[in-house]
Amino acid sequence: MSAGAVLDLEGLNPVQRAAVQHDEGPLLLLAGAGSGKTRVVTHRIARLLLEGSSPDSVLALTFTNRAAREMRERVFGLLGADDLPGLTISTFHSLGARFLRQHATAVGRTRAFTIYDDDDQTAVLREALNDLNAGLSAKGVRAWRRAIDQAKNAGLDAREATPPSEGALLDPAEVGARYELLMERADAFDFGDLILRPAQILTEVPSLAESYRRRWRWVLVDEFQDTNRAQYAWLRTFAPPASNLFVVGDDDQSIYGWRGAEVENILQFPHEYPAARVLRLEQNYRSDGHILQAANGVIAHNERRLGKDLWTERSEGTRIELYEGHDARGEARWVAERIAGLCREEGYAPGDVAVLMRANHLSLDLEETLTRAGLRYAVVRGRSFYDRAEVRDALAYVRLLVNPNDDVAFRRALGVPSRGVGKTSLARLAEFADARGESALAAAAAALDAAVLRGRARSGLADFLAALAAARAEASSPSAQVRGLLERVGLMEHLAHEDVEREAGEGRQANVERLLQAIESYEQETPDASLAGYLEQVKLVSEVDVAQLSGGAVSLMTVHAAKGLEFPVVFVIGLEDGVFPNARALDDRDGAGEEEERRLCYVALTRAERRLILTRARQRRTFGEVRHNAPSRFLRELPRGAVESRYVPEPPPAARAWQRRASGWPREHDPVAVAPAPSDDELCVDVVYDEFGGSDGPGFSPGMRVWHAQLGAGRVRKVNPGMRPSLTIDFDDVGQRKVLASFVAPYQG
DNA sequence: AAAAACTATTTTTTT
DNA sequence: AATAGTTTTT
Repeated sequence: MSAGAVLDLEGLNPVQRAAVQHDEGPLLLLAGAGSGKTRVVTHRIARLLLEGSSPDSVLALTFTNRAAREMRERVFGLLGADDLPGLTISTFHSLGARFLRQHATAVGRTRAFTIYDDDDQTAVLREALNDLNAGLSAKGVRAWRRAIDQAKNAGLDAREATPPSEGALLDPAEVGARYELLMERADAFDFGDLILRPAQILTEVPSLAESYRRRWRWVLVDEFQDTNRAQYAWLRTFAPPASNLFVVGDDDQSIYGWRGAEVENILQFPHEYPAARVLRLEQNYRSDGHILQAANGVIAHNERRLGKDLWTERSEGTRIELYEGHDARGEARWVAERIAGLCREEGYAPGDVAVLMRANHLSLDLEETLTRAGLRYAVVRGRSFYDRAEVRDALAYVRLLVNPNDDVAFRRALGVPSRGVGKTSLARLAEFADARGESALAAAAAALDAAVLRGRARSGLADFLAALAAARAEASSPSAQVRGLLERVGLMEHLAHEDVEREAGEGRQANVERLLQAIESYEQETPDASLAGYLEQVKLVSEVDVAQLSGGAVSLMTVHAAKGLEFPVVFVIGLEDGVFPNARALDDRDGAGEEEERRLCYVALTRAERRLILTRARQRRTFGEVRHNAPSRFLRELPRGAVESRYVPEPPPAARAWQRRASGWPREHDPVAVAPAPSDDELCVDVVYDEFGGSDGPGFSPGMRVWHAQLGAGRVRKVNPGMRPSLTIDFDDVGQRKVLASFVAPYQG
């Protein structure tokens, strides 16, 4: 290491410094949000290297590629280095993929194996289930996919999966075996394999584990609360209790339980690693006082936690703002205006602002209003681009170039553009290939000889094979090879044709062109560029990882995607029961669901530095149906002192009804009378609490007998709370109707 | 076998 | 509301 660099530890607090300077033996660092844990990890790595440890001996594992990249850059910055060959800072999955490329043959794969994502996995499983004569509904197949995924996350084999209720009659051993056979034939690994297989290999070959153990003298794991059992098992093979394992985490920020993350890993760490030293970072350097109070207040409602309270030396700052829109559009309109106002009047820039939400689709209305308001925004979505049908089609061709046994890609590519090879021909081909124990493409030439197919199907397949062979023979750069193949098979032409037909299309051809350009720029940026390398990047690196945040645009993203980030101004939208907390998550895992949703809310709130603004809509369209959601229960948990004492809810859209009438629209649903907007005086903090922290309706509950003056007697099916609560009632005479609760009275008899 | 018509399902979060 | 998947028609 360059002897010149000196690490400055003066800027660190005593606990941070202790963690950086911790010597040998395991250490658990419980680091609250904004407590400077990345600083600690990067300083520690820098310190180790400065004191003479070889970069080879350091392994840092993160959860996302974004975190890995940030960590790497900060270490380089501290050391004034451009590169540190041998230093491994990587995600679990990237490391797993790298490991498996080296040991592929031990598990029946080649070095060129393909990584299958959820959709690919589902396609394989559909095949597997069909082969077992157990054709299931799409839902059933997906349920099995989840079951296998969960098994692998828990460190089990696919054969040990717990059958989902949709396909409970099937034997998991059979399903799992068939699935794994097809995966092996396709030379593919799923995401779970990237963790599970390395763990299995290292467990079976202790000498190999030993060599890694010797190499990685210093192992650091970030976001330890999000590791699953398989990751933990893998970790233990090369970082056993006696090693220098340094884990950092926060049980309050565990938000991946649905993916198999085990908070237990962090809770049990002191027992599993008895020699472990435990340090806590509780001083927050990110958020103003009110924001921190709000976050602490909400998370305090969780019972299963180690318990910690963040504190700050910062001033209390501005109180948290609340807004209630009439519907999602009203909410969006206000948010856009508020962002514009903060930029105009308080010196914030759009790039300082993030809008966080529970689910991706909640951004739709906002995107529209932001555009209209002339505010630049960037939606940080998981992997939207690569999920487009046409991009996946094009990628299928790329995949076949890299791995000819990739059966999922084969089926996909063969079908687009259509070549006269339909369902029946495909089934025949699959049967033929299966009998030979080969992948479809490997058996295709023989199938042509054996005249398995006739007529158009036969010539279509022959053309397809010829195009692939020609592309392979082409000795050009990877991107040129792909371009050539796509031209040869007429995909571009096909898409151009489709674009014309669809008129209002978003340019499918243009999207594939973008893909080709992405491959080209990958080629230019990467030293040993290969299509295989590109594909791995596509699978493992999401848009979230590469998003240029604060590039001057408002960031729109899910709370999950926002983890680890911070912004001067944070909006959290859609704070309604059923949305955030998400209804499905709530009945998950007996009660654990609500606590995880609350942790998610905690993560959202703690992203904010200076301003925190929470919004909800009284009604929202979901699945094409208007729903009146109660305010999020988390709003009720905000400490009053931290919340702005006044808020002005959006008045009901009386104006719109009037306009409709004026323009001659039918007036069937015009409200007869509309409540006036409440005056400011009515909106002191107590009202905020009643309205926001919402009543659950005026004493009605499902099952209750009620009376309506016009419609007669009935039974309450559903209570729809809100500003003007309504009830869905099964009337004895007229069937199900939705009526305002104020017109209904409880009724005996 | 392909296109058109119909239907069921979705929006929970992601490596 | 939009779409992916399924069935029917050509």
